[in-house]
Amino acid sequence: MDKSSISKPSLRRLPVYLSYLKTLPPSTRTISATAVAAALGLNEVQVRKDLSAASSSGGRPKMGYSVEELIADLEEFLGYRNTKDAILIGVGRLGGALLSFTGFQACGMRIAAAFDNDPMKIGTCIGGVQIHDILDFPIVCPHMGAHIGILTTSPEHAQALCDLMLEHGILAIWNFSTAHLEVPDNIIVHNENLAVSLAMISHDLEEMLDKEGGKNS
Amino acid sequence: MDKSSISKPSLRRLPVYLSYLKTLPPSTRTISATAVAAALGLNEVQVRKDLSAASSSGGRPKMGYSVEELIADLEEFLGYRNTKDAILIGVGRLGGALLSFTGFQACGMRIAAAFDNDPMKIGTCIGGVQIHDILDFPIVCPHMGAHIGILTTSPEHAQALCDLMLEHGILAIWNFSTAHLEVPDNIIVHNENLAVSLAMISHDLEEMLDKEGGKNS
DNA sequence: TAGATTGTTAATCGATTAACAATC
DNA sequence: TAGATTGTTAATCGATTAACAATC
Repeated sequence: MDKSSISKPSLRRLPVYLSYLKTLPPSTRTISATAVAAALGLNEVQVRKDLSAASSSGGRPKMGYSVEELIADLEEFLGYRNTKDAILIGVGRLGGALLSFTGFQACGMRIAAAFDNDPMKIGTCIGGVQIHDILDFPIVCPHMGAHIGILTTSPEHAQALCDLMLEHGILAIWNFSTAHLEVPDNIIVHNENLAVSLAMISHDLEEMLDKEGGKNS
Repeated sequence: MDKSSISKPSLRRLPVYLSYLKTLPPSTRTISATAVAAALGLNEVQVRKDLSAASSSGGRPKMGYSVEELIADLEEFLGYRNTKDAILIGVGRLGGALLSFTGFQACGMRIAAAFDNDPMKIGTCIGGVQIHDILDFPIVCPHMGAHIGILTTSPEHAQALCDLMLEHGILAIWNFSTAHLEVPDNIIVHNENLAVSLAMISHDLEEMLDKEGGKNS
């Protein structure tokens, strides 16, 4: 139950377990770590360690875990049950997609306001979120009580807008721009870098094609 | 230069180095691993190891690395210089954002075609990419010579559409849906799960707020 | 009881970091 | 030459996996 002691790789897997558990038919009352591991292609001891770190209820020998309890424990542990307010800067295509994405609610995040500098967008709503003039940020943001700032702008403006957010109460930046952000020690930055993901895929693909090619020669 | 021997964490950092190097003013001819490490908040030995794994040219004592050569080597290693064709299924907000994202080109990926089942979208273009009827997938896809399939649909249809892609020559799936995909051993799946990222942020944030709270009591 | 399953303790594996020799 | 910097070899650290005892 000590949330700070969980390892980073372990924490990454918890939402995966949660979404898998939610796909199970409601008739499935209990599930074993063995079954979860097999379904997701993971080591079963790893699954058990992960679950025991996140779940207070624990499982029972021979029976496994109560699916309902496990879902509740994971949601609780991951903080899905208390709402975290966020603001978003940069309502381009990606920003717009995030604003209209309904899945964040299930994770306990609500985007309270969005900001842009395009007069065509200012004053309109996407996904129920109002788009404000970025110039009004210092006035509007503090009212939102938001700690998370979602940055979906071009890399050129990323650092300046990051600084602006930090000046007005934002503590964690979810950075969708490719820019590297310079922040004080106590500020959280999470980079969502599509180029990194793409590099992983290309690399694996190239390796696979090389291997296949090698086979035939 | 042996691309298969690089570690996964190391590979993840390469695109970060690359984008940092590209932000440097053109007057910067050389740069030391020490400087890169300091700028990105990494260990300098780690940076040196990463660079020596990816760069054939290497650096020179006292001088550092040639920025130009390093950029070229990284682009070469990451496969940014040979075009990889991809197709995309599911032209919702996110799919549309990816179609209009111009940054993929710099990474050597081109989205050759998109597919959806919405008659309003079929026949139109986004970001220069034509949107086809998903029913035509078996006819259209093989002509594209694409190995990468980008999946931006709702989780319910993800597995079926994944299977469809694999039947028509796709070897790597970039999965933006929350569904866990079941695929044969030789197929690459890369999951882009926003819930995972959000969980990391909420967790770090909660930990930080707890710590701050503890200080004051 | 026997067997499936849990949770923990120990062993292995891989990545990071530290120490050091080489070089311009 | 002296010092900054590279690249490598050795030590540390953390995560995964294997072995095992506990339990329903």
